[in-house]
Amino acid sequence: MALSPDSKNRRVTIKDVARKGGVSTQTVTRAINDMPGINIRTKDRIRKLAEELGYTPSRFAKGLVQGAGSCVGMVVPELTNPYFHAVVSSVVHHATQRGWQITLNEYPSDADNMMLAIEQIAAQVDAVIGWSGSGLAACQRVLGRRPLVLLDPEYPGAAGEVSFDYVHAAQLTLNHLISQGRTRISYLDSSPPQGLSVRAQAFARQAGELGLPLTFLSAEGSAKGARTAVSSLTETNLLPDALIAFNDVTAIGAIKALAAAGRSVPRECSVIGMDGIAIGELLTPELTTVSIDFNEIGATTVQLVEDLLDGKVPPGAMEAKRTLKYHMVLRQSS
Amino acid sequence: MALSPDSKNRRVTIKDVARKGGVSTQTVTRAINDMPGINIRTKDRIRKLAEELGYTPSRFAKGLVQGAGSCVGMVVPELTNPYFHAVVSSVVHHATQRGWQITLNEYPSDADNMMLAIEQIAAQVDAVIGWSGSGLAACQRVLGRRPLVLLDPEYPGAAGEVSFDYVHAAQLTLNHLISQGRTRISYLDSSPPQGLSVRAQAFARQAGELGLPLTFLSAEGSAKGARTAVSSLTETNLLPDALIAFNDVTAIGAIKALAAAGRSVPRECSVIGMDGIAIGELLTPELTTVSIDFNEIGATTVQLVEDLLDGKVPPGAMEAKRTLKYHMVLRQSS
DNA sequence: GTGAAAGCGCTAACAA
DNA sequence: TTGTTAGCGCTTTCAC
Repeated sequence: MALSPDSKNRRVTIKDVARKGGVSTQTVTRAINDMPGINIRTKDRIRKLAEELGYTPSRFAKGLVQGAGSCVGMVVPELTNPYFHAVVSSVVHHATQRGWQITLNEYPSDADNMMLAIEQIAAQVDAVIGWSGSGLAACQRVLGRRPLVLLDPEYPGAAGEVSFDYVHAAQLTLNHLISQGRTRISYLDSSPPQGLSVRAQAFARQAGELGLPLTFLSAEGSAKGARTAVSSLTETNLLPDALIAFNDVTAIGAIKALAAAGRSVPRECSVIGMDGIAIGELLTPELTTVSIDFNEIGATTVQLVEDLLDGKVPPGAMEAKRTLKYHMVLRQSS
Repeated sequence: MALSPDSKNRRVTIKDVARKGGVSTQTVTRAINDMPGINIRTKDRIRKLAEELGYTPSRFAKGLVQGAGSCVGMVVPELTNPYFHAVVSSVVHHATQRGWQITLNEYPSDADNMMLAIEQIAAQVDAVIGWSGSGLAACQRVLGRRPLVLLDPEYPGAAGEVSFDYVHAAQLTLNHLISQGRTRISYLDSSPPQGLSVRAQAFARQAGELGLPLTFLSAEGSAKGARTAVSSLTETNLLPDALIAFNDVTAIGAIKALAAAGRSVPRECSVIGMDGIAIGELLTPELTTVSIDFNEIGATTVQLVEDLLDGKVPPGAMEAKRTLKYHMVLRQSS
């Protein structure tokens, strides 16, 4: 019943158990960890005693002596977003196979304060995986030697980077839309602080090369935001005949808005998402999307962290920059 | 450049830095941790040296001396399922506010081996949150004193339990369907190993009390599984006029199947999901569902873990069993 | 401003 | 079978 022998709620240590049991700490270790070389009766007695006293081995002491698998912090802007979720799942999957731990942290994406989240976990992790806008240098400073691997980085400079080939994605989508005979194409982006985002620029460039006019819309980066933005568009005569959304969630919002306005998708307006999250398939109409292989994201990211941790790849080196390609998934919405 | 001073890849410790810097380990600590009482020039010099040597403080040694927030393992059967994802998000959210760490682990749900996942992390966590069918006793044994909190437990016996009030959910859904004049209602469950699942039993009982015939269907617990099951149903004349799915993902699969068979939802067949995951709103038709408050799940679970860890609530006690209620979210599918 | 000593809680190696 | 010693890497006194 009692949680600790003294009234102070000091942690119960192996010594407490040893003392109360009239044995050495060594014997307690042997009992607790099922090690050989201990009388079964002593073992039972000590285990029972430990249980009574409420003894739990300190993970720190244990780790200090025996070591442990790597522990990687994952710092995510919006955990409720299915895209981030898909990446987390994949990373966890691959990390688990290596016996690593992934510790998850969330920060409000509006406040761009990945830093605060990193500060919170820095002391207890060996590396950090995150997404980031600004404040990169400060984050690396907090982490010291521990590598920071950024996914879809906006600015260069992290120890490791996993990027997406937006130029290739633009080729895939634009060529597809051209083949469909679409002429008034818009790219629907989340509102960047200023100018065009990296991905929007890739689309702009690619459209330029194809001699295709491409307009840009911006919406708050959620289904609701896209819905609002596209709704107001449907009231005008300026509705494009194809919409490329910067992610699937936004594409879904756009489709909802078009449906609500009685516009047929894809007949009147083709909609293409980006990401390839699982729910795209469950929608009506099913979502056409340029998809990234989430399993590959996890595999690549975890491998990169491992290489960095092992010193096989120096932080910031060319080999620490890895790029993933999209592929087209044709379904109903385009 | 060099990762470690010796050719052995032994970890670089504070002593190495101290020795190479011709100072004591204290001075290194002060430099690294920005502590007062150190000459600024010494600090710079040591920091630079530490950087060169590739020194990173051991999280174990640091934790041992200074302590750290709790670390809770979360062990999930299918991370790709949006339901589990929503719960994880909420738990992480509430845990982060307390300065805790959540470390995520996945295990293949078919192999019901939560145990293996727990064994992998047991030594490095203070508590575990999970879902479980069987093997509960073995899991608790591995964890020793560390509390195991089960969500939606099938069998009692964990240190803490967060359950869902299926009877109440059954009342809500059945009454709603009765008010709609539905008479041929089916409950679509995932296939349990034998007999009816706990939740199905609650629905059976409630239907009995209302004098309502309720039939049971079972499908593999995924959208695809539900789709297959309902598809084969639409070919018969036995199609019910209302379908209650044990979760939203399954409901979505059912809706897809009905749409594909040209059956109108909700006119010909009403569909109600359970969970209230976010995408329900984005579907066409939008999903009617008995919803659980995910924020509440996280808040309740984390609070329970805290109470258990603090010893405020003894493991297995009545106060360690908490039950959450559903609420009806009426949208288009019913 | 700096260093020496002690100790956090545990386990590996060696004695008894 | 059991106990003793030493040490993991760090920080906290406290002395200089």
